[in-house]
Amino acid sequence: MIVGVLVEVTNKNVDKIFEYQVEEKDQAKIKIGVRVRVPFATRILEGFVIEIKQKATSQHALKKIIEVTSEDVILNEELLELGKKMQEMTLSSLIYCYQAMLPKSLKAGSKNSPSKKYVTVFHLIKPADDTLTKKQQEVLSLFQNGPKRRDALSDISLARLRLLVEKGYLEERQEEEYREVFTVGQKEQFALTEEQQHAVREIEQTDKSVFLLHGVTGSGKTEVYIELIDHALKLGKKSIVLVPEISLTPQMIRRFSARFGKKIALLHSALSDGEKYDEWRRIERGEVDIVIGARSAVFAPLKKIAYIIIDEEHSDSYKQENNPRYDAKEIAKVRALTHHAKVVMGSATPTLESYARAKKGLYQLICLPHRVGGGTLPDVHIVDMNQEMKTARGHFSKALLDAITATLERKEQVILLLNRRGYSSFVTCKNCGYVLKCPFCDITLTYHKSSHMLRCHYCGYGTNLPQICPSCKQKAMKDLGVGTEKIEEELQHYLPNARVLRMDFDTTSKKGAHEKIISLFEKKEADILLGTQIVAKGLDFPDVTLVGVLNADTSLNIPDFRSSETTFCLLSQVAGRSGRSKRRGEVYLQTYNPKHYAIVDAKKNDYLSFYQEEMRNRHLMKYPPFYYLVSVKVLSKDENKCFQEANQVKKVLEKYLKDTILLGPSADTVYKISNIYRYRILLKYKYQSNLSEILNQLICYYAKKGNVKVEVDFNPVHV
DNA sequence: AGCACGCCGACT
DNA sequence: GTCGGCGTGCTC
Repeated sequence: MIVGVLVEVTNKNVDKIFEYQVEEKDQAKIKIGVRVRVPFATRILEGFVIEIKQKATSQHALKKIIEVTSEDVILNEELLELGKKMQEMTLSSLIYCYQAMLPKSLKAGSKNSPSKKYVTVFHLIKPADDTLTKKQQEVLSLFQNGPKRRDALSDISLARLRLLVEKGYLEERQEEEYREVFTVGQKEQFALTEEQQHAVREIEQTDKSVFLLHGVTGSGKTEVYIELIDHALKLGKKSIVLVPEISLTPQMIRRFSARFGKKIALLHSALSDGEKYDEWRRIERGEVDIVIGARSAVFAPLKKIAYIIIDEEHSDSYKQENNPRYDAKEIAKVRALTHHAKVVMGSATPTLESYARAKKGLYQLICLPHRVGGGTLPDVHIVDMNQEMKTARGHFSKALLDAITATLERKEQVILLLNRRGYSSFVTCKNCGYVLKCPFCDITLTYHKSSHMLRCHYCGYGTNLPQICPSCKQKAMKDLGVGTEKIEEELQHYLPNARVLRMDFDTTSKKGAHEKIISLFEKKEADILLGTQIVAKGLDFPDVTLVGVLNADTSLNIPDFRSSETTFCLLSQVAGRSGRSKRRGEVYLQTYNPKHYAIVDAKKNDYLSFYQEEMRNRHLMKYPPFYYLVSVKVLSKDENKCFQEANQVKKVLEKYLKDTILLGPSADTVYKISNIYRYRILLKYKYQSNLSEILNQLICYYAKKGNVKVEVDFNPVHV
């Protein structure tokens, strides 16, 4: 017997199948997907068996595998096949792709794969009847809701249970014990609205593979997901629900578990390695109907999938930012195809890419335009900070401060958002808010402290920091930097009686801290929740009637072509936090750009208007969804070499890619990371048949050399 | 990725 | 004369 093995060495030049002989004693254990230990050159390594055959294809003298390390099949055939597709999609090494699919403790290298614990469980296999005693019937009635563990039946003697086993009513089994990762929520009754029912029917009856569910905040997308999943379950089919890491909140888990009970597996970063392993095993053994998790849950080893739900599809968390740089949405589509499943992407503010595809008919567009329970959308006020300069107190306009005071007097709650994205790397005029942009790229210039230069990191254009603002001619150019601490101080000063909770990276980095802050606010032990992006996501507080955004436009200045989209999304989302119950909500957006379409359209809650305006810009500047992007990075410890090779790479690309626009090489956003210099070349194309092949060759070429590395990212989320 | 092999400068 | 620098090439 010969096996094809993929060894766990993550270099492009070893990223192929090596053949080994299997001795008689090991042959019974060999299955596709098992892990083996093999001699490799002068070393001993672990690897996956991905082929079994009788004849070797290689001319080499074959070595023998040393042993089978785990007899459990780790990756099934579907996932092995998916890994190959993923390799083509990302140009990463196959072994990285497979590793990305597995929980950490199943990857090679982590030798201490978690020990399995076994527990005694009794199953009902024949219903009680009158031949039994009262007591025996009573015991069997305990099994109405499914099997029971021995330790949950401690007041019944083992002898009594064993007797029922002997009589054929119960079965005693030893089962793997899993760690408990959540508790089941209270059953809640809900009836779908006409609109939701219609959405469910359309998804079920339309013969398309991808659906875009465009629903305003509070329109009840989750109920639609739950209904779809429930219907599929009745036909014996399972589902995956992907959510951004940040919205895997106890609130949302409660809703799913209330409907589906224990047949749910959860995969998220707060679980320990052991817990992740347990969840993965439960899924793999078919003990789970629904998997809820962040990005990597898209690989959950379920069989017979009906739906892959991607909630908040606009979230950038679905794209992995390190090797393998896969996009969970694309992986979902591939899996959906093999399972004849449907992908349902939901968002109040879909990505332009998805919405454009829906308009083209590639995806089926489904709309939920109304809030459930007739909840009205909040009144949104734009506060022009240019006008407010004189009367503002610290970072608060008079209008916002007054609104906060009034809300607190009514004993209602306030959420304040400090939009920190892209902070202090850009320069703005303190007088008029003017921001310097690249004349060639329509991208905010990035300020480099060390050289006092402003640079475009798309094309490399550079200019000195002007002393005088080109717009208002005042000497007020300044780089910005404000933290939540500062805002908290100001609040204490202007509203000394307000109880403020601060939620940002500092206060939530400890495990459970995030939940603690939320529950304090939920219990109304604070009046104001102040935080960064994190306060905008999916939280539902009925007593919040005022949301204030202190600086709505800072995210407009991120040097990224998606900055308007990011801003629109963020503002739409925070606005949706206000007035979730009967009381009408209010939103204040403080900005220096009161006329910007991302802000105006967020105020009007007008996605379509934003979409059209932004599509015009994307078209003009040749960005997605009109062009595809690829970022090619060249990394080296040697600054000169890095620059030279980056130019060399560009020459090669220019030579072989005829219909592709090449920008750069320019210094990467972060020019040096741990002493490794980075240049980037950006590719824009509509169609390029030989692109993957050329890029793959470049990666392989540099992988051999060692001192220079090339990294490729298809459809990067942050440019 | 590792690890060996191989061909040139300053040391007991 | 040798010890060791890291460029190049290979791993079934």
